[in-house]
Amino acid sequence: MSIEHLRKLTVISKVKKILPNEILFLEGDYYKGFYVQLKGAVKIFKTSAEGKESVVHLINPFNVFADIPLFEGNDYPVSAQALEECLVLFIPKDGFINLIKEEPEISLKMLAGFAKRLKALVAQVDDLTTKEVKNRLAKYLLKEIKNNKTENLPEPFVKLTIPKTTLASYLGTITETLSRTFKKFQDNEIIKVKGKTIFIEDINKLKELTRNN
Amino acid sequence: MSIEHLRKLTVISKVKKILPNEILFLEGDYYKGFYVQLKGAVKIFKTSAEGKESVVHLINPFNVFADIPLFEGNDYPVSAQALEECLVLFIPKDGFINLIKEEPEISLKMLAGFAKRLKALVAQVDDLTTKEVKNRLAKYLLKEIKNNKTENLPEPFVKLTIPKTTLASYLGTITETLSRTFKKFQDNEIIKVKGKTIFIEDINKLKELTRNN
DNA sequence: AAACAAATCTGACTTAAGTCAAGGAATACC
DNA sequence: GGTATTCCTTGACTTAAGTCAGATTTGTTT
Repeated sequence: MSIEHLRKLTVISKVKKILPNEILFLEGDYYKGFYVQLKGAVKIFKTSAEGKESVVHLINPFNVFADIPLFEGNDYPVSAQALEECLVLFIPKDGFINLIKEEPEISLKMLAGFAKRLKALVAQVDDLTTKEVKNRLAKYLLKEIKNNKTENLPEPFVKLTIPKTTLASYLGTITETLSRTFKKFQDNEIIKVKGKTIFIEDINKLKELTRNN
Repeated sequence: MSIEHLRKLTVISKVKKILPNEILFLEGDYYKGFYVQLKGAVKIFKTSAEGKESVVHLINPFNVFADIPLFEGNDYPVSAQALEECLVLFIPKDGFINLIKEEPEISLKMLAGFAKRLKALVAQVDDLTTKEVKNRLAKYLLKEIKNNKTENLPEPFVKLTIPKTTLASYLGTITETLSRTFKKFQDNEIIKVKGKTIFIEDINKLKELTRNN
């Protein structure tokens, strides 16, 4: 974004500090605006009639979220809860709609963002239908070590900042199955789990798992 | 869209007739432009290393497809094949990008379209992780009778224009399982299958299945 | 540090759905 | 109109992953 756009965005937006476990919004709440994640992690989830939740996104710094209802619907279609202390930028709907009309170029940026996410979601649907939990976990771990830049260390590692229950739901499974998959990976000397930290012993075996079976 | 916009769109676009089973584009092909479906059905799919395909979308008339790479990437990220004889509107990338710069309002329409699809995909991810095949099939049948306006007939019905294999993949399963689910529905007197036509005997039971279990 | 609560792990069992294999429709093609 | 494909169904079996229940670890609070 250009300096000029950013300046205008700053005027209408507001930085907020979010406490661990704080709810940002619930499914069905009246839509007020969207967020840019600055620090910490947020889970985006849906709750079923029986109260079970399924995590559809995990938001990391510099991700934008809850921007879909800007253009579709009046309510939040999902819920959002902080997994740790977070810093977010809140952009109110009305202010942003005005801004986008003044500066049509911003909508091109948004289209690019939407397109990227659509692509990611299509890939996620494909993964869920064709791959098993071990494949999805392998993919997740590889993505994480890429994010935290430990990829090229002799022993890359992932520090989980989220509960394993949440990770399980995000991977489309339950904690028991996730726990067993972690164990299988350890038995096969692919990883070593020390509490919340996962050391990757054999990155090639992980990569192998992301290919097919 | 305004008349003016439609006129400009007509100038750059082209109506094409597509034969049954004709490939519109393959995953990895250089991106040329996107489509608006006018008549017939198209499947959008991904092919795995082993050659198995998973159907990620079924395109019906007036759906837009393959518009994501306009803003993200240079290649088609999926493949598209006609399931029957189709009529499509093809809009080349370059012409459309120019049009959008001339008429920024078009990008707002696109944002709305993207938002709608993002929402649908998030719901699909939720469905795939929390629901079973019977629930997803029930949902599909209900959507179809809503589309074909037989919803309020004494006996609503669905005429499949697509092979059951394709439907199975779209529902995230395989033909055998789909076949068995159809049978279960018949045993429970929810539907009656006559070849390619499915008569809905008990729409309430179907609706019940879309709720939870 | 004790005591509680929450998160995680483990085992035994069940089940939805996939695989493999074979037989029947339906449709397309000479 | 007959033969060949492709599509669909069915049965027997396997397996990944879910359920339930209990144990253990970890983290929090006082």
